Amino acid sequence: MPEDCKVETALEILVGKWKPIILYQLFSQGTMRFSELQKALPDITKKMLTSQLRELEYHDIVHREIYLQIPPKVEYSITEYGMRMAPLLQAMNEWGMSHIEHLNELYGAEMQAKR
Amino acid sequence: MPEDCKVETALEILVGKWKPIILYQLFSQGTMRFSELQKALPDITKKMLTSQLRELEYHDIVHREIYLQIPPKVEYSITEYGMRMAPLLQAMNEWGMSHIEHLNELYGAEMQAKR
DNA sequence: ATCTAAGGTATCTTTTTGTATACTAGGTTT
DNA sequence: AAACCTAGTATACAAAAAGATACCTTAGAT
Repeated sequence: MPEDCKVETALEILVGKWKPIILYQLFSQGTMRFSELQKALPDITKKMLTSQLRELEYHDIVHREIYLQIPPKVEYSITEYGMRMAPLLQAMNEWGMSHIEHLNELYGAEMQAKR
Repeated sequence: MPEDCKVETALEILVGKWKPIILYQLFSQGTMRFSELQKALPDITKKMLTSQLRELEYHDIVHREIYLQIPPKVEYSITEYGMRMAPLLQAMNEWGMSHIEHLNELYGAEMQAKR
């Protein structure tokens, strides 16, 4: 029965134009400040960065640590629970890489993946 | 390096409001006609069903078989290549189910997953 | 007095997604 | 002759997501 299909739940937390790269950064760098994330993702606006981080925080994937200082300091990191997502992300990453190859075989190497 | 992160490629083919359920149907039912898919997904419009199927077809996940009859008959099925996605979909499904549980523990069982 | 730093909000506009409704084709049924 | 069937397409519209830009806070340095 379709109600048992929870693929969408996984998608829900991953979808959003920037979430995968944000997670990639946090997984590989460990703890990062807001401004460090901004530097790593030059094209993201503060608004987007904030909203994506808040969604990830809601889902207990990302932890937000606020230091009461001036100027402000806020650090983001993957939660312990979030770490459990690593194998899934890796599986998706691997599938993604092989799919790009597959598309190249089908349509030629000059083409980019598109929908 | 972020360019090596291909999670988004996997997302690309799964994103679209109806793709996961369409795939679920085709994986579990095998071959289905356009109208059967419509019956299984009562709230989808023809336009959406068509566009989602075409995207999946482009990615070589779904095969479209046209019978030159009147009234028309078109059958959809998962390609052999598409079958290779099954483990990933299952992994996502399982993660999704456990994540719903986790959210329930955090926020209480009455709440739905949200972003 | 003014400027800077850091981590945001508030507003507004644009782009992307999704929905609603009507229409098509040619043969079959009423 | 009119209506129905299937698998769509065309057009118009609404809603959601993303982007651009301006503004806020507060302590210390200039």
